[in-house]
Formats: sequence, structure tokens, C-alpha cells
Amino acid sequence: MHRILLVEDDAVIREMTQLALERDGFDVQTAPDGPAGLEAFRETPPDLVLLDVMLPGLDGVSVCRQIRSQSVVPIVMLSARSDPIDVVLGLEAGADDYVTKPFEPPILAARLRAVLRRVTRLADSPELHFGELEIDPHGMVVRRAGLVVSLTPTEYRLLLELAENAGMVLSRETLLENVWGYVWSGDTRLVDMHVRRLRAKIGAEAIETVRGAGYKLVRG
Amino acid sequence: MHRILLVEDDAVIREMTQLALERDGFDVQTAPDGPAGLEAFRETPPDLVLLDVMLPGLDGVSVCRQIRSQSVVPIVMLSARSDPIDVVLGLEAGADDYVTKPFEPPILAARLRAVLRRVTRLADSPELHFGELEIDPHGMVVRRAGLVVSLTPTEYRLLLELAENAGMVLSRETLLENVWGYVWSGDTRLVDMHVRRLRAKIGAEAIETVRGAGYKLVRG
DNA sequence: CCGGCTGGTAACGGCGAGGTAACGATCGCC
DNA sequence: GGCGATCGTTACCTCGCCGTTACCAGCCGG
Repeated sequence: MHRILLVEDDAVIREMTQLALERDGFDVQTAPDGPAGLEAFRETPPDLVLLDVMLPGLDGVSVCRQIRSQSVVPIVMLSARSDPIDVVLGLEAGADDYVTKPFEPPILAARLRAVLRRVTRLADSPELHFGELEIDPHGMVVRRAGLVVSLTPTEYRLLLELAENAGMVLSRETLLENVWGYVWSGDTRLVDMHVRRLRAKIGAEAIETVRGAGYKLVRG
Repeated sequence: MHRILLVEDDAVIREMTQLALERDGFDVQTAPDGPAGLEAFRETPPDLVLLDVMLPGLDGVSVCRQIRSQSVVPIVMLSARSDPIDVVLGLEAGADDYVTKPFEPPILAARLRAVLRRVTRLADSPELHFGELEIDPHGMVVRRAGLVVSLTPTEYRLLLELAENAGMVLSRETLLENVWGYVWSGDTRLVDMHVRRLRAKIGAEAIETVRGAGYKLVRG
């Protein structure tokens, strides 16, 4: 689970936020001021920093800059609504998002998740390519030569299973197990049927029949 | 072109201000009292509200609070004198800036622009444009082909969650978790219902159903 | 040419996911 | 206390996905 470092001087807000975030499944570590926040950051680097703008001593914007100078960890600023200028400064100092107080805990959690998603998404590019075939696992979208083809859920799962083992022959048994969950319905045309429907949509040449063994997706 | 809602009871000041602001390139809509101001706000939400503190019937601070309960549109308060109490009350009610009468029209325009700059700058940081859809991350307001559509809080959070994961399929479970906070109420049409209501407002084509999986916001 | 085996094809009916409407509860506002 | 907006539930309906069944087409060894 994701580790959050919360830097906030107001004890009430700090503990309430900590509780709310922990209930949402985050691992929350807190610091009451800027220097303590920086130290905590150096000791156990978190996945995300939640930083109040108004801090006694070292203000949030300065803390943000210092963290940014040594790390690209996502930073979310907390600010009072009456201080929009600070928010701008915060964003300029390298913050990834900002949230105005007072905030609703579920919304805060959602935005933190969104920021974490944005950051982690850039790292991996999970798109699968097979010749003119293009599979986007997040959007559940399949494109053929750039054109979107709409697949039914079962067809999609079947294609995904084939794609994850591209070039390998998968028996009907294996496919039934991995796509349909389990099942031994004896002798059935089930797989054949869906392969046929899938072929009609993504092109017959994409899936090769291996007589007596099963099917395989040809590598592009 | 920014749309301003001016709420001011004094007809002379109201019309003079309107003229001056229009000459400065603003689109100005006026209301003579609090209730009329609220109605105008609800009907065609402006980009900024210019609000006199001293209003007959419903005073400016109350109007400000009511607007704040539904939106975080920037609000600038106008007052006859720089009464510190009024200033504090106004800012606590959620106003973004404060201008004392009498004021020089060019100065007022400059301050309005400054406030708008702050806000739009923030609005641009998270990219929330999807085709003809434009989401204001501060208020429960979206623009569809330039036309303002006002959403209920739940609809807005739902749209925001979809927008932050645009192009990705979100399951009903995920949506329940991130929009409604948690909840597993077994089998329910709750998400479907709100998707339907949201579609009616922002256009059905914006949200795509992925059978057996969930919903996703189409990328513009 | 025939019969056994494997895989492709077509048509059909059940059913479950999702769309839709209507209702009641709740809450804030007047 | 009345009223309207919003939310969440329930019930109903539709549509198309899915799995079955039956039949057909090659490919073999007699």
C-alpha cells in the first residue's frame, strides 16, 4: 500500500486526516512542521507528500522546493481557501496538485490516488502490439490498423489470454480454464465458437488453428 | 470572454460599473438584490461574482455563503467602507478578494482579472478538457460546447473520478469506492442511475459503457 | 468410396447486464 | 410545516451476449 507523509501543524486536522487516509488504506506518517517533515522524508521516503502551505517556521512552499531539489516524489499541497496566491506559488515550486481546506476526506483520498496513478502510469506502457493489432488493457479497447473494434467481454478475455501467450499454442482445456474460469463441459464447441467470432472481428489470420492441439495468436 | 455576475442594489453604481466592465471586455450580468443574484447564479453560472456587502433583504455575506455551498466560483466583495468586520466576515464566508467603494473602474477590472488569472491558472494545471467538455475543478460546473451545465455534488464527483482516469475503464466497484467513499451494497443500480443522470446533462456520448466491466470517459 | 475424427459454420433460445421509469426518503430552504 | 432538489432503491424491460445443438467440410486410413 502507498505510504503518505503528511506535514501539517494543526494537530486536529493532522490527526483527522491521518485517520481518514488510513481508513482509506494508506500508510500515513506525520510531521508537525517543515524541518521535521524534511527529516522524515529523508529517513523513510514516502510515495507521496501531503504538505500544508501554512507552516510555522519553514513554510510549505520552501519545503516543497527542498524536496523537489532531491526527489520527484509526487507532492500535494494543502491550503486554506483564502490564500490562492500560496497555491500558485506551490504549484510553481513543483507541487503536483493542491487541495483547499476544508476538504472532504473521500475527495482528498481520490485525488491522492489520482496523482499516484498519473505518476505510476507514466512508468509503464502496458499497450500490447501484434502486427496491426493493438490492445489497450486499461481502456479495454482493441484497435485493428488503428480502427477500434468492439469486442464482447468474453471475446476480449479470450484475446487477452492468447495475447499474453502469443506464439504459444493453447489447448481448448487451457483456454476454458483461464478464460471461462474452470468448467469441464465435456465435449463442446464453445471455444471454437468464440474463436470464430473473434476472428471475424480482428481478422482470421491473427489466430492460427493447430490441428489436434489448440489455437495460437501469431506474433506480428 | 469572462462572464461576471454583479449583484448591487444601487442602480447608479450598478449601471456605471456594468458599463465600465463591459468596456473592459467583460460580459456583465446584473441583479439588484440577493435572491435575484442567487437565481441568476443558478441559471447561468458566471466565471466570477461581484457582490455588494450591503444588500436589502438578503445581505452579501449570506449570498456569498450560499453560493459557496454549491460552488467555488471566485467571489469578490464590494463594500461602502473598509469596515474590518465586513472584510473578515466576507473572507470567512469564502470571498476571494475585497474592494472598497468608491473604486476606480480600471482598478476594479484589474483586480477581477487578477482573481480570474489565479483561478484559471489553477484550472489549467490538471488537464480537464475532453472534446467539447470542459470541467471546472473548483465548482460543480462543467461547460459543454461553451454552455454551462450545473451538476449535483454526486454527479460532479463521479465525473471528476471518470475524468481523472479518462480512457480507462472503471468498474462499478471502483466507482462506488472512490465516489461514494466505500460501500458494498451488493447488487445495486446506483452507479448506473447516476451515470444516466450525468449523461443526460453532459451528453450520452461522453461516457461509454463497457459491458461486463464498467464505464469510461472517452478522451476528446 | 466409406466411416471416423477434427474443426468450421449456422441458427436458436435463455438469461443476465444494463437502460429506464417511478417511488420514497432525506435534507435544506423558504 | 410545505416544497423542491437530490439521492438511493426497486421493478420492469430490452437487447445482445453466450452457450448449446445440429450439421457441414476437410483430412485420414480402410
